[in-house]
Amino acid sequence: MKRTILDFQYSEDTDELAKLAKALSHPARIIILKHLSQLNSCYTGDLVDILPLAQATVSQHIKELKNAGLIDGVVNPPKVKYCINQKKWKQAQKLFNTIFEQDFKKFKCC
Amino acid sequence: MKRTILDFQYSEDTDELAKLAKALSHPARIIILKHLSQLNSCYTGDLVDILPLAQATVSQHIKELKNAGLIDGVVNPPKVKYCINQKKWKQAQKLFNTIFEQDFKKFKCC
DNA sequence: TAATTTTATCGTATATTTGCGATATACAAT
DNA sequence: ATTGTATATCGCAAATATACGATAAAATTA
Repeated sequence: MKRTILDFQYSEDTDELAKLAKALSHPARIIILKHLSQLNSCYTGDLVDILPLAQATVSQHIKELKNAGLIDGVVNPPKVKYCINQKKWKQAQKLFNTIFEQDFKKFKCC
Repeated sequence: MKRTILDFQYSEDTDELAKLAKALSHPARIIILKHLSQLNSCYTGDLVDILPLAQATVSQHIKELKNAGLIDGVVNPPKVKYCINQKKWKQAQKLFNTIFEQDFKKFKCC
């Protein structure tokens, strides 16, 4: 069966890396991750305080990081405490390394 | 002068990391980068061959990687040879490390 | 000069992302 | 029961991303 454009699939690693990169592709989400990686955990309100965005918007960015699997939330009504998902974090480290471990010591470029 | 949402600015590093992540946020662009990091350099047509996308679309993805500074192109009519920009590559390695170097050995999460 | 090769760009359609105000939810405190 | 607090979700508008066919550009070859 001939491979056509329609049935093409990217590898799982490629797709996963792209998804993780997309999760990191907004400055607000970078700040959230950095904050969580330094403070261990925090509430939505803390993130609203340090970001130049409305509460609804921050909540949406949090949701995207959750969907990417990078963070977990624990409900503690009316608050919600977030922290980094260590398993996904390690997978992300590994996947980004598969790209950036290259050094080009022995290559000349154009 | 009070800081409002309107005059807020993300740090340069945060903005740059977000831009680099956005450049990596599509599987086709990941494949292009991996290919270039393994083959040293290649032509647009080689990338069109290995991607499930029309030539115009591949050209667009290449353009985004160029805009992010991650690759350079050398015109060799009618061909164009691309390769990774080593300086930007190193900056990307460094910026992604500022996030992922964290290990959480001493933290408990939620 | 005409045809060929390779790539970029234009125009356009569709989908996704970003942002916010308003509202809903869920529990605690009064 | 009502009020207050913290957060998520809805609905919408604007901007951006994705994809492709058609076309343009730029040199090489016939």
